[in-house]
Amino acid sequence: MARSSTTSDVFNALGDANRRDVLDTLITGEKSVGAIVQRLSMSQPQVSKHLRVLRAVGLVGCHADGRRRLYRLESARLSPMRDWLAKYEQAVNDRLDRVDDYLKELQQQGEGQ
Amino acid sequence: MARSSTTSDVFNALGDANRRDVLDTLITGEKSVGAIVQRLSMSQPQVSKHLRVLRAVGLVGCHADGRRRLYRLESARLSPMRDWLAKYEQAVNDRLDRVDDYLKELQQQGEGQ
DNA sequence: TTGACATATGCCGATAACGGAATATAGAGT
DNA sequence: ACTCTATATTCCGTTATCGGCATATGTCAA
Repeated sequence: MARSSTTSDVFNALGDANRRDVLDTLITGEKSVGAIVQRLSMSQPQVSKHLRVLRAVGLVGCHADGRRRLYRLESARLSPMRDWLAKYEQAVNDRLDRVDDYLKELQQQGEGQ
Repeated sequence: MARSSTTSDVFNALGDANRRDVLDTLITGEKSVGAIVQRLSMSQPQVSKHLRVLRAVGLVGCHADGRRRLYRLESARLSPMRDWLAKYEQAVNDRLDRVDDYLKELQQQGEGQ
């Protein structure tokens, strides 16, 4: 078994820096393919392909506007990453709490003497 | 130019689900390679290779303990992902704020009449 | 030193992914 | 119908990555 495909795993889809750049472009609002091509200096097919992958994992949506297509960010789909990160925050906090408890215990023992 | 290597880009390193699983294993504290192999059902070389990648990007550290090697999580190295995500939270909030301002403006105009 | 255990590394074949170039599709205007 | 323009898709060559297997390295214990 290899890596799950970039079209099915949000993490893998975001493993490519160019794709992150494309997504960053959409932070300020929806944009046409041409607008993205111009901002980043990437070829048009390249941008279209990255958008296709991003759409496959649901990170962007699009709708037609005349002969253009406007892509918009679907920030809700970032939750897998948010949740995954949250596990780590939680874990680190728990471990700090345990250290804290230990220190308090030491302190109480000191007071008892 | 292709993707930046999995040994130099945290995002790409975490694009592999097995590697995320290995990292998850370390949340509760440092562990030997053997312990990880046993928890997940992966081959030993496979785990060692994934740990090598994780070490290359700084997500884990290790120190020798007899004939074993104990790996520990370096959660600080997750900040690239945290920062990147934060941009999106911020952006979404800003856009909501703007909508909010717009609604208030409409409301004031209504009151003026 | 020899042997058992723990981990790392090297080699291999298969597959996925990227970018470039050319081409196809589709809408708008004449 | 023809022609721009905007975007998507296909084909292709190159490279990265993954897992398996075998093997090397290193460490303890007798």
